Amino acid sequence: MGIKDLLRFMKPYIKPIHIKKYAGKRVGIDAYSWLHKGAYSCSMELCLNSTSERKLRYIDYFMHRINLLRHYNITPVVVFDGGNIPCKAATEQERHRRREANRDLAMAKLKEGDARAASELFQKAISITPAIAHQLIQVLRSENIDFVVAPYEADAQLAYLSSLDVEKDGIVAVITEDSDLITYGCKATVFKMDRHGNGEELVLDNVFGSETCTPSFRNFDQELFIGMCVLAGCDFLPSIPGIGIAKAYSMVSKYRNLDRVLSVLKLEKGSQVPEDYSKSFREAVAVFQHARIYDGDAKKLEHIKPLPQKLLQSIGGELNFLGPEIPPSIATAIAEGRLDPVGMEAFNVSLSSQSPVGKTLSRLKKAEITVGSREETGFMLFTSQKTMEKAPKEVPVSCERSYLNEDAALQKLLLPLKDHETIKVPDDVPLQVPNNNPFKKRKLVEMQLDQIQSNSKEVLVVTDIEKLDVLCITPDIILPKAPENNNSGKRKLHSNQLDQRQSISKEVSVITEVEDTNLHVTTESQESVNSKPKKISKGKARSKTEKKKTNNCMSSVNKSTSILNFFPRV
DNA sequence: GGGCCGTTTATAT
DNA sequence: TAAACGGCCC
Repeated sequence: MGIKDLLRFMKPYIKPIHIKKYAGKRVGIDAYSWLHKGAYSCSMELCLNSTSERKLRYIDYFMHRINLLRHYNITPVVVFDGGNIPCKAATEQERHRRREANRDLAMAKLKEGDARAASELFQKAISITPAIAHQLIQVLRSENIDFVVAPYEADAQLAYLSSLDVEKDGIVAVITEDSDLITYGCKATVFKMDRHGNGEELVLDNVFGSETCTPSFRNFDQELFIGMCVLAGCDFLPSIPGIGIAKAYSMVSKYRNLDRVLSVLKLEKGSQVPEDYSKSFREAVAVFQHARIYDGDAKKLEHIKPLPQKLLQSIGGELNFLGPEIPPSIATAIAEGRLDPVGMEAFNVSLSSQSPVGKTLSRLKKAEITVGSREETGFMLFTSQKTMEKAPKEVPVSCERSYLNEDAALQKLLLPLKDHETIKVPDDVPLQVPNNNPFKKRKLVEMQLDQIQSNSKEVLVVTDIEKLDVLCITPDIILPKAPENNNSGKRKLHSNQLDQRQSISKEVSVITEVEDTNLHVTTESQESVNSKPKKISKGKARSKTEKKKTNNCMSSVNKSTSILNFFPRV
């Protein structure tokens, strides 16, 4: 990942630091790098879609580091990757292929009973899916941590944030493992940050400003630097054989002009230079200069640096290599973590792509626990079990996303149920495109749910009365009744309870009370539900903040929040 | 000798 | 995934 050997090459500019240096400042985090590291501790569980608690250990890992930053009074801003840009498709496909191969090998070893070999292979098979990222997003939301999902590359988004002033919610540095950040022009980048906050920092001004340090970049500008990086080989374009970072540097510093470097290269390397190398090279350079990013102020897509008219003309106005344009409403939904940037579907909590075939009800526990509350939209929909029984499919790398039908995507956002596979949504349910008024959105969903309810007996509606969040799930999914006289401690599902609950699967359950980590569930007849769910008085008085915490309740989160205590906020 | 390239190893707990 | 190491070529 990133630019081949760039970090090694830039070593003279990289200095050890401790992140407390950034106390009182906003610091960006490349979510992918911590997600990937965190996933090592539970790679098998993630690959096998295990139902165990272990599967969520990557969240503990991530939150531990977030809390380390907060301990030093640093404001973390977590940035997630969005969709893939076309010129990265080859790289992504190759990674995908290797992961699949490793997963198959791991499964084979597992069958043989060689657990150690299997887990080693699973580690090479981990893929950070949008669903995994979304699990974390829900925790970040509940912890009030700033985050944004980039339309495409997180690196570009982070570099953009680093270019903003502090008053405009800019960041002063980025924590990552990816050398691309330097190429994108990030002002200060911290690599290899460990659990104590020690890391290695590169400050871009030192690179272009140093009089003495070698290799010298005094006569470089950002374009030349990017050119050097692309020549050395990046995710968007492999290098020409025989050209590494050192050759790239010496050529660029000798000719000081990328066109001249290209012609010299063709002269020297002849047939080793692919036919379309110049074009691909120009595009790769343009991605680093003008990548699409999300402008949180304007709430729409922008370029990290505006495209000069000259460049627009030279590439014939064809900008699809930067990834397709995305309309503002969709871009915002993606940025705010409400829409899967790859699958272009609303995130339907943890059920969608993670549920294994023939899952147990305890899976639901986790799913329902991670629901939390949706502050902005005030509602959340579950998909049905039938959808989830399908094997989770990896979304293939696609270069041809179309956003022509913005309405359709927004409708998906509102109602992420696949009607033919799940509950019977009558054809004549009017699906209007909502505006951005969350209240109207809620109204619309309630309307849809009413329709669904009256047309299908198999629908189970769960209402959290306190927040008026409406959850819609199928009758196969039964919420566990909390053990009585047990208001403290972690809620655990007991298999016998599950069986009992399963046997009354045709009944309709209404959550009437959420208390601590226990869900109190009552069952009622269809008629009484259709009339109106009734409110049950609270067992004990709780403060508003406590209630809020409870509504966000998720065992994993509770676990994560407990880690907060390791690093009390200064 | 410098630098490219393929292979090995640690990653987390 | 990327850093580190060692072999090999120009």
